Amino acid sequence: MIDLYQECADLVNQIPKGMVTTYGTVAKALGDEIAKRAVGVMLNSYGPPIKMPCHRVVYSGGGLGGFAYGLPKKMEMLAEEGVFEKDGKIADFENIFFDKFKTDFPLKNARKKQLDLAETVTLADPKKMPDMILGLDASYIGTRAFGAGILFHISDKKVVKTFTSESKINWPYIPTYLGFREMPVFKLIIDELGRDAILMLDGNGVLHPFGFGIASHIGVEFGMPSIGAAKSLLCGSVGTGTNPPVTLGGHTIGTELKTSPRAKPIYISPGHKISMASAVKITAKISRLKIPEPLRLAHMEATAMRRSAL
DNA sequence: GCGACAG
DNA sequence: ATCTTGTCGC
Ligand SMILES: [Mg+2]
Repeated sequence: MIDLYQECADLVNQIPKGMVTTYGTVAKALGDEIAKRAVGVMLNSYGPPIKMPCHRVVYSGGGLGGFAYGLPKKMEMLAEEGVFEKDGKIADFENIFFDKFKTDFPLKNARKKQLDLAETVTLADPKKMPDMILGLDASYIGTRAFGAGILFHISDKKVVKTFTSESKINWPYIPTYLGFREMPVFKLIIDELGRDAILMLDGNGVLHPFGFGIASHIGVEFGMPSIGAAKSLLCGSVGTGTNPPVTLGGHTIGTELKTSPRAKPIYISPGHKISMASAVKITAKISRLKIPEPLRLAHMEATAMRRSAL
């Protein structure tokens, strides 16, 4: 997949001296305004030394925004280019606002890919349901990703194998595009821990505005059954009763599951090659605390690996 | 200050 | 996701 950090850098380099743009405008040039916070995250990762005019990106309200070297430095750099601020706002903002980016909108392509691949998702149970779950999770230090996989036997409720690996990611976290960020982190782990398992991801399956959350993404990519288990609700509304359905546009796309008496519920959805009923049943079976055991352990492993990597 | 969109 | 000590309750 494309390097979004590079795409963002290429855009920022187009902002002329003496002009400014906003985080949201850069995000729109990337192809989706939802990435505006991610633009800030990416700008903050360039350097030191900063090789592009990050100081020319400001808040849409005219405020200065943030800067890795401190706001006084940002103000000074802008002043050198004839851009000034008064009362904490960019002066003459409307007239020095730049948005004529040359771009091929990479996020629009990514969205199209999601929509195309979503067509290939099947929610029928496999002929032979694996008795193994492969829980996957990741922890981060900037663009360094620490991934962990826990191979967990469903009937025995026992860990069979554990595997961790470090990799570099080239996508920031962008809501509804999570699969693109974590895909490379899990590839090595899935290849190592084998293919006869149901994948379980920390995030959603079809419980997604475009029916293609990370569990669907990873499931389709590897042609394996997958389940998504999210700690909070991404979209849709929750129904009533025990294990209430999560619906969106009249369709049931997930299930709210109370895995532990006092804890907040989690949100289960099939990712690929599995039914909603099986996804919920299996998740309930392998849950002792709030987070399903394979995911809870994968999270702990990934966190431990990150802490030992300092 | 409110609202707030997985990780 | 990350930044982070102690404390309360079961
Ligand atoms: Mg995670």
